[in-house]
This record gives sequence, structure tokens and C-alpha cells, in this order.
Amino acid sequence: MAKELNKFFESYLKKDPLFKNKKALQDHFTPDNIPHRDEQIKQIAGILAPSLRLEKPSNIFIYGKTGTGKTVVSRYVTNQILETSKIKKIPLKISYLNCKMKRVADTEYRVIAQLCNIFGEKVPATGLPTDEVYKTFIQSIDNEKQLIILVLDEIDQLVEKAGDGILYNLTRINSELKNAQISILGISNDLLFVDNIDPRIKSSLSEEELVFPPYNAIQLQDIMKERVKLGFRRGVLKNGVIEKCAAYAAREHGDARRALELLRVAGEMTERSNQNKITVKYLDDAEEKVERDRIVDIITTQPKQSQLTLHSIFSLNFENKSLFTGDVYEVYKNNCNTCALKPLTQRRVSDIIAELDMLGIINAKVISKGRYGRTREISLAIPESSVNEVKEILIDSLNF
DNA sequence: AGGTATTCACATGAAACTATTCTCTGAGTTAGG
DNA sequence: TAACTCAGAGAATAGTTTCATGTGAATACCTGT
Repeated sequence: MAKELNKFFESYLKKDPLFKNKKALQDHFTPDNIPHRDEQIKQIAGILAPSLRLEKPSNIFIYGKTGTGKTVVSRYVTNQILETSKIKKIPLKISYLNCKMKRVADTEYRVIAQLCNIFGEKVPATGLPTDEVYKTFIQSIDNEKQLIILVLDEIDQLVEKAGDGILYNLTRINSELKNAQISILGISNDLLFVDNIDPRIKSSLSEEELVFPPYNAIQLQDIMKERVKLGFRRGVLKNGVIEKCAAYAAREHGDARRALELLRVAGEMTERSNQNKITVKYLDDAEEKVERDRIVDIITTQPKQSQLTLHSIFSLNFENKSLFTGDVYEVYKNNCNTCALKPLTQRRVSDIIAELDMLGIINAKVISKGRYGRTREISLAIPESSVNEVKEILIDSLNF
């Protein structure tokens, strides 16, 4: 066995790799050239430019669906500014926080604590009052004259979880600072997000707004060609692959991230099956695999109670008729006995069902059945082909 | 027939509770001088 | 007396429960023709 493996690894190394630099196709990569976003780059640069004279730039708000380049563009512009400021010795700092990161920056306390960490103050993960952490933060930045640009990515997630108090405090913080100044650059996936926050906060936070439109298929092709040059070795892509990939992604909502992920996964799959050309077939496989992985990942990381709820839905879905919250709850309660879990209230299960809907595992639409009440109509939202796999994962994880 | 009023079966919201993790503080304890 | 230990108070957070209120439209119930 060991010998075989050895051989396998050796022949693996001997093969010509398809990838030149896989990083170029991964999420965090910031390319030097961002096609079709010149306008936005110019605008942001224009708004942030005063920071190089140590004047506080306006706060900016960026909207756009996922994969429209918001993060990449703001990373790119801020990097450039930072470089210039280093050369000119301007005390300018830029901190980037992704508010979606679970247990890192998804509450008010944690955001401020993270900022403290960035500025070299150690703050415990819990135990302190929030205003204590604010004080620490203010002290740590206010001891010298400097400008701070705070990039808050996925800020809608933060507000949804923790309320808009943070934003209020952050905008107000400038008046407490004697030396330093803070500007905020907020990035949101949710176009309607602004409707849910206090109008006063809104006006001070989004002094400048810009919207990133989705890419169309042609633009996606340009982006992909750019990255393919960096990421793959020459000529490993069959004709039509980029076009098809762009078409896939454009069909969703112009999500460049997804397009690149598809391409990368297709590459990986091609490599694994010892081929040296990426064909359209692998692209199709990749799409399926990406989707399947997403589902499996979501399901395995759900807490037990959610898994059990989902399992109840699955076991009911056999008879092809519509399914309501009450039915699911009944089955769920019985299942609780068989696997020794304390049953939750229906109130909670109702929320869990709503969460599963948000995650895209099921469809749960609120309907009114007139005289017979109001409830959620539940159906599966995952392809027939992965139903069995998912079921097994659930049974396994719940020790049925 | 046409128009209201009821009614169901949950949805949705808010607040309060539970349990865990962690800090801070001050009282009591210990060991060395 | 300084250093150390340890219990208790207080915070943040996640995940719930409890209580209260909301809701869309199929039916039941009138009403006047």
C-alpha cells in the first residue's frame, strides 16, 4: 500500500500542473487590474483622497450584490492610498473588518475589541463592559494625530444582528477624539439595508453612496480572462469554457466570485481525473459539486436541533403533498424522544424553519389557508439527486 | 347574491430567562523577612 | 507585608422560553331582494 501511494505521489508530481497560481482564482485575491470598475475606483479614490492631506474624507457607503467587486475595489483603492501615505509619511491607517465573521466581528463589543487588537491593545473576548472597550479604543488611537479609515465589510449583517447602535457610536466617536479622526467605508450586500436604520445615522454615515451594478456576461468574460492568465498555465482551457462559465454566473446575478469559483473547481476536478484540458463537461460537474458542497457544509454545521427539524421535514416529504409547520412539529417531537433530545417549543421550531429557508435548504412560504389558519408551506429546495446523501448525513449525525 | 364578521393556526415581536465564558475586585491565606 | 488564591459580582453572548399581539382569507352568518 505504502509503495502504491508513493508511486501515486511521484506520478502526481511529474504531471504538468494545470494551475500556475491557484491563488489568483481564490477569494481573497486582490488583482492589480480590475476590469469594468474604473469608474468606481476613480470615485472612491476621489472621495478618500483628502485623507492624504490629513483631512477627514466623507463616509462612504457601497452597495451591490455579491460578487460585484465591492470588496476587491475597496481593498485595491485603500491599498494604493496606504502605499502613497507610507511614502509621504502620512499617519494614515486603514483597518478592514469583515462583520460577517462569526465570533470575530459580528457584535458591537467584538467589532470594537477587534479594532483595539488592530491598534495593539489587548482586549479580552468577554467580561468587560462595552463602554470600557470603547474607552480603550479611543485612548489607543487618540494619543497621536492620525487618520483612520475603517472599512466595514458586510455591514448589513452586523446591523441585522446587533442593531444600529454601533454605527451611531462610531459616527459620534469623532467628536470625542482630539487628535485622531475616523472615516467609515461601509460595504453592504443588501440594497434595502439602509431603509432599516435610523435616518440620522443614515445621513451621517452615507455622505457618499455608490452602487456597484452586476456584471453582464461579457464583462464577466473579461474578468475571467484576466484571472485565467494569472491562474492557469497557457492553453489548458478548451474553447467555450470561459463563455459558458460567464453565462452561468450572469444568469444568477452577475456574480464574479461564483464564476471564478466554478472555474477553479472545474480545474481541480480536471486535474484529479488526470486530464490536461478543462472542458465544458468539467464545468457542469463543477457546478454540481459546488452546489452539493455548499449544502453538505451547511447541513453538517447546523446545530443538532436544526438537523433534527430538517430530518423531520425530509421524512415527511415522502408523500408528495404540501407540508405545514404543525405537521413538522409533531414529527419533530416524536423524533426528539427517539434520539434523546429535549424538544423545543413550537415557537423556536418555527424560527428554525425560517432559518433553514434563509439558508436555501428548504422553501418555506407563509400562506393563509383561510378558515384553516396561517402557516408556512414547506418544500425542499435541494436537487433530487442530493436528497439521499443529505438524509444519510442527518441520520449519521443524529445517531438514529 | 352580496356583504360582514369570525375564526383558525400559526407568524411575528419583545422581553425575560438559562448557561457558559470571562474579567475584576476584594477578602482571606500563605510564606518569607 | 507582599504575593497569592479564590469566591462572588458583573458582562457578553447564544439559545431558548414565555407572553402578547398580528394576520389573510376560507367559512359562517346576516340581510335584503
